[in-house]
Amino acid sequence: MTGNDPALKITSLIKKIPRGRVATYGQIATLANRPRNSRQVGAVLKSLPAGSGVPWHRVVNSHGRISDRSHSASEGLQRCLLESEGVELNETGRIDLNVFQWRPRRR
DNA sequence: GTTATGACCCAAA
DNA sequence: GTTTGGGCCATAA
Repeated sequence: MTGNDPALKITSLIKKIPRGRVATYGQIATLANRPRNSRQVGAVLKSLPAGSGVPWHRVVNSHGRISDRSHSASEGLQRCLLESEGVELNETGRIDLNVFQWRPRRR
């Protein structure tokens, strides 16, 4: 086996995100040993099959805002899922990364 | 094999 | 707060 699939690594990391916590694209990219591949994270998530077991809704951009994603109602869905997991949204519709950002190694 | 697009990030104005 | 420009590389055709 190749053992070097970027998408596999990215999905693997996202699967490790605990409930009630969120991670940024840049963070995932960095953890995947690709500090400049933040774009690919989104590309992989977009191509993710339904039911892949990847909580894509726990992934947000660096501003703590929901991804710009093209056409789709997933935006409202993502917010609903996050709130359902205990993540709180700011008045500006942003997440307080100071509190909800996932912190591996420390938890 | 090539081309085009993109669920991003950063810096500067 | 917004807009513009540059960079990175995987996915799809």
